[in-house]
Amino acid sequence: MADTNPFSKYDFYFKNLLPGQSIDCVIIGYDQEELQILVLKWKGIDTWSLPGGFIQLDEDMDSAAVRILKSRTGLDIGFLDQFYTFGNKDRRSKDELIQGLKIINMNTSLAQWFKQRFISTGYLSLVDLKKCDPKPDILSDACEWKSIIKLPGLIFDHEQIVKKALGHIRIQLNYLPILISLLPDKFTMKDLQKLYEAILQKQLDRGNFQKKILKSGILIRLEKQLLGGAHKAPYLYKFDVVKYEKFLEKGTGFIS
Amino acid sequence: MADTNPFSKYDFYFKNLLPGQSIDCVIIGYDQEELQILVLKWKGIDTWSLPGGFIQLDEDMDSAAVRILKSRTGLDIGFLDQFYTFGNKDRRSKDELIQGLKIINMNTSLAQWFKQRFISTGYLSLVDLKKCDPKPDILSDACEWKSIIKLPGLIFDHEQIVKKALGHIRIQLNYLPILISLLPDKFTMKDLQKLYEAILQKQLDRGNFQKKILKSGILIRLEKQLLGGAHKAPYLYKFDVVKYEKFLEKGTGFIS
DNA sequence: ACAAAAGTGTTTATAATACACCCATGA
DNA sequence: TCATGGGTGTATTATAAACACTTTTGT
Repeated sequence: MADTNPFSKYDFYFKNLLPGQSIDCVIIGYDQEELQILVLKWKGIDTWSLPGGFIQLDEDMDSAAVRILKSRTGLDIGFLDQFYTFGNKDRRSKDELIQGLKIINMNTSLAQWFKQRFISTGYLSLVDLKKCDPKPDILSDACEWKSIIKLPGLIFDHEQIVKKALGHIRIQLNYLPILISLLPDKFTMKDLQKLYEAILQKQLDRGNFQKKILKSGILIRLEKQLLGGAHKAPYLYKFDVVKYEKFLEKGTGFIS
Repeated sequence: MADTNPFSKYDFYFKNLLPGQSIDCVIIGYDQEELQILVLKWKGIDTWSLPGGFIQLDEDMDSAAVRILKSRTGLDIGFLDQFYTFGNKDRRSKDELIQGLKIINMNTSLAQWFKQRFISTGYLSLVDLKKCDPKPDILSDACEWKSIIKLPGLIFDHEQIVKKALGHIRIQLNYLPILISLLPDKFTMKDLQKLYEAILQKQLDRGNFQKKILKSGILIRLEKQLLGGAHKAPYLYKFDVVKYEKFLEKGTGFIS
């Protein structure tokens, strides 16, 4: 008799995973002057979640996060940082879980897998979304960027995970210019400022911002941008990796 | 036939735990002008480890951390904060594990339990060590405070966990005066300054420190200390909880 | 010529730093 | 009365904030 369950081919894969432990990734990009988050739509229903995955029996947790990031975005690595572990016993609502799993034949061992209690570790990734090629996973039929200011409702505690990730960015921001990884290789000062404003949710003074960034020495000024509007052409900048390393050693603050 | 294994009475208890997931606590106190860490000595051998434990099937991870803290120190709660999750596959060295477990009859299910791969979440706790009553757990025969500057070698990746915890304190320190939880209810300004210096590993200017702390308004000045040396008696201070709450809302920095 | 955006400069306010001064106390 | 540690004050420097001035460019 033919196996009609589309998931049973994954059974072997799931036997090779650490039970009870998952990873959720908050993958953040920047477009249209707003932060964008990569989210998945579950198959068949209007339920959205963060990209996630599990840890193989012989795999470091960090390696699993890198693998999951790559499988959703195609990216080898950008900024990836563990920020918190979520361990409430009821964090995965039973009702939402059953609704989400109705697409799956409930008799499979796969459904049993998903009905476990999971403790989930959150990883924050900042990426240049133009370099990403979003791909859904086996439970989802869409993988899309959504603006952080009009994010759809997320399953389980995933909204809380996003909130914690955003708090983590803001703290890190005072120490590291991590936002560079959200921008393309060349960018204008205005691009960088708008990005900081999107993160900090407040306006920054243009002149002071420019001076502070330039004084830090982490940017290299390039040629002026050719295409332009009816105004003075802005310089393009790129990131000075060597200066940045030195900057880190000092451990001083940055923009607040 | 009598059961001669002293651990078999715990078998039921271990069946009630989430597999693969552990908690390690970095419990920090302050004495002799140095930070002190609570560590356990394994039964029968000269191996030291952080206090740790596991999560019950129906228990939130944070609750488990509170329970573990209480069972080692007797304290209901002070400052307790999750700081990182350690998930390397080889984080618990096989050799060290076997040596540590030789006290246990290897045929017991308990030994099997400990031989799993564990992902461990670290919790940082800051306590007034004079209020603690350290108690060993079932695997250890001593539970002691050790100065951070002459800590014994620790098992597994526990030294790395301590290092990460100390980094976490230093970052938090810029935002919150969390160190108050390390001191007794009443303390002098010098006590507080010495504590900050122990954490930050650098000297602070006495006058400026005093002004900065007083300006923040989180301390209430009490009567002068009676017992003293051949000099002006210092004021005692206590923590102003109400002002502290307001201080938190502003989210501004503190001492650096 | 003008509006718009970019780059730079100036002024003011605030905070950090270094250190000086005086006070209280017990030997 | 003198050494010691405690509390406060002051001058200096560094940083942040507000905003003004000038330049470039397409229309």
